[in-house]
Amino acid sequence: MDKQSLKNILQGVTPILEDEWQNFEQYFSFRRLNKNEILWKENEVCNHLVFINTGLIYCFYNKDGKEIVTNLYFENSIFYDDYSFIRQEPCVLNYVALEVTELIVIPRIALYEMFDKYKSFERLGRMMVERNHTISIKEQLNFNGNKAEEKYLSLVASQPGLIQRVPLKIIASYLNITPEHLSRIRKKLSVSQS
Amino acid sequence: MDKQSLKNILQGVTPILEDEWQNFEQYFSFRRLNKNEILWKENEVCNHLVFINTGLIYCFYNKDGKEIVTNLYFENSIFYDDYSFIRQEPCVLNYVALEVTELIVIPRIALYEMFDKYKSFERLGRMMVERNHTISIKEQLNFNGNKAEEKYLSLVASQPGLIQRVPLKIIASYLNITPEHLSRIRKKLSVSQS
DNA sequence: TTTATTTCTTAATAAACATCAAGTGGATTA
DNA sequence: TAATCCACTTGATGTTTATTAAGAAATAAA
Repeated sequence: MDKQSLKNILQGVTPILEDEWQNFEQYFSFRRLNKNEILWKENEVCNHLVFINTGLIYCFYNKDGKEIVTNLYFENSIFYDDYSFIRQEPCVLNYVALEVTELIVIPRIALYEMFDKYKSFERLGRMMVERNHTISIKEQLNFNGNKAEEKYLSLVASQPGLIQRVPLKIIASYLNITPEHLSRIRKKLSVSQS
Repeated sequence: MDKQSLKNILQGVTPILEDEWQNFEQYFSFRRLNKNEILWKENEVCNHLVFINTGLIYCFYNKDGKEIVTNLYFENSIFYDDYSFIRQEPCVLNYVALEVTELIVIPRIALYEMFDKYKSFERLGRMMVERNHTISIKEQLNFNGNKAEEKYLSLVASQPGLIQRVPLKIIASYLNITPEHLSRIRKKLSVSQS
């Protein structure tokens, strides 16, 4: 299992000493999800952070019997359920693998021990949240005030593998439109291209 | 000027020692904005954090000549331009006072010095970002997948003073609808109530 | 106070998007 | 192989929301 890519990402945020890393690594476990396998379910409290080595996870909540997709996580993503992990309240969201997915799993407790033990990790913790936060703010800005077609184009541009790997209905829900409408948008775009 | 409310908020997140606080206070300055006065403009890099003692600030960006409102900050809010402050890139957003507004202003540099000097402040920094992030995530969830009327009701419920203090067109833009449409929603709601 | 100016409302029309219903094609299973 | 299922497409129709334009009501300026 490839711990190195995780290390690289963290190093890119702030430096980590070798003994800190070795200490941290002890807490890792690994998990392989099949297609459509559930990672976390709503109403659970999220007590783990994961790193996606390979694969793809989406998350959604239920609104009047419909699944509303709120996020997509590709390989090299580090994430948890932000609200539940930080506030220790039950998840609203469900997390499901769209492909066979390989994960590094790190217990929340382990992370907080690292924060206590090393100032550098406390900083890493801050900077990782800052990073997540700015990314999510930017995504919001790209969506806000735009029509469905613009949102779709902006999403496709930011995630090249998206169309091949994510079913239309998941993308549609993520964009807050119906599958039928997205299908028509695609048709319109393909016509205007040729 | 009331530094105590700021202190209370921070203490609510994680404990601060008296000498840490006194050190921190040295960096404070104070600013009073008139109605419609600009706090920060787009293309500037945001190098300050502010605390709103009294008043109200909104922010927006320009899209095809229209102002698109993305945030509202009421008294007791602590904020900066997330993207610009953290990544030190130019702001996309403009920040303007909707009322006479009194602020505590803290330079970014000062904050980062506090982070270096005190582990407790590094933690405070992390927890403040976590707090901001979870709040923004929750707001997104309240909006996502909802029609304009539901979004309006959810917003009004979360901010009681809103209707009296924020002009309709600002609220409409924040909800991503036209002022005309919000006006009709209000009419419909007032009719169905009586 | 009177005049501007802005904010809000209302109506008619148009665009964006949803819903319902049916059909196609590919993949999975019996 | 046929039957079943699922993802996607297409069309007809309805709802939501935007646009344009005009007028009323509130605010600010003269």
